Amino acid sequence: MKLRAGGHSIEITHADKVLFPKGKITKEELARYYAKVARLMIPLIKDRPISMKRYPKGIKQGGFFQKNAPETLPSFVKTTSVSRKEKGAARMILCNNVATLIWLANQNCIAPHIWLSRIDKPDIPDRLIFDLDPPARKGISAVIEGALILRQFLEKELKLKAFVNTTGSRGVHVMVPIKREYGFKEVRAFAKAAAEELTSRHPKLFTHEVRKNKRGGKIYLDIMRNGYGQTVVAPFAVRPKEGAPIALPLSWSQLKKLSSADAFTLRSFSMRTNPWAGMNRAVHSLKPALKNLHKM
DNA sequence: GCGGCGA
DNA sequence: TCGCCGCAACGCGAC
DNA sequence: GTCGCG
Ligand SMILES: [Mn+2]
Ligand SMILES: [Mn+2]
Repeated sequence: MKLRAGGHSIEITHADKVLFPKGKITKEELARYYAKVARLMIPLIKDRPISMKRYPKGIKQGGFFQKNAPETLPSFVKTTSVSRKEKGAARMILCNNVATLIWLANQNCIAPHIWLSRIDKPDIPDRLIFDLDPPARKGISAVIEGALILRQFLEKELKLKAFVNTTGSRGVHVMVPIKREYGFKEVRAFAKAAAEELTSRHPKLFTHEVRKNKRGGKIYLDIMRNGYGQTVVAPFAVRPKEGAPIALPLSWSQLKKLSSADAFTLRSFSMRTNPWAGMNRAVHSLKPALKNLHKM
């Protein structure tokens, strides 16, 4: 079958192939979901290199990350050349239009992952992420509490603006749009200092220990995604888990009412206003934040 | 999903 | 002509 | 240098 979108017709092969056994969610349903969310999703992922997390045989069989763009692509799929530093260059896909998003679904790309920088300044991130990873047996309420504390800290004390999304797994992501004036190393150092300050204030809630067996049942404040060439799951992406949970942007008041981190799915999603719509205009400089953080 | 490669 | 295979990579800190 | 981590 074919899907028509953005002035293109995209072939969906094996449309009835079941990618998510529970609930028999097919490739066609995945493609239609992405067609539906494209208007909200594209502005948030435009001009960022993507890695594809693909599952040609469904989520029960393993999947793989694909970073390099295939040699031959439809003309509507845009690509960019990125430096791999010492190891030359690589061509990567940009998901800049709805047709590309649907084409990715046909490639069995369940979850696009994006860079935290844009192609015109790949070394300079315009987003900073805090990844809140709770231990296996910790309720959602602690994660919500942690995210709200982090938000309060970022916005009230560091004068930044914070956005939150579910991950479709157990934790949440807190995303901070930043002015493009520092490289990844400096931004990560800032994130680390912030994570350490929060851990010292709330030692029973947070940890920044990389080692799992040293986390003591606390929420891991993971800042290591803030690096060159690192990726994070795209907002609105579907996760390769039974039920097809999605990484859904929420308002802070929606977060307070969240019942579980995988509460929203490809099927339960309904069109609404985008809580992240203002992200691209909510950019703040890290400069005053750095100054304030240093005084603590 | 698809190209490459060894049989 | 087939079946099989690969399809990312980075940085930090602990050892 | 290698391993755990995501
Ligand atoms: Mn996480
Ligand atoms: Mn993490």
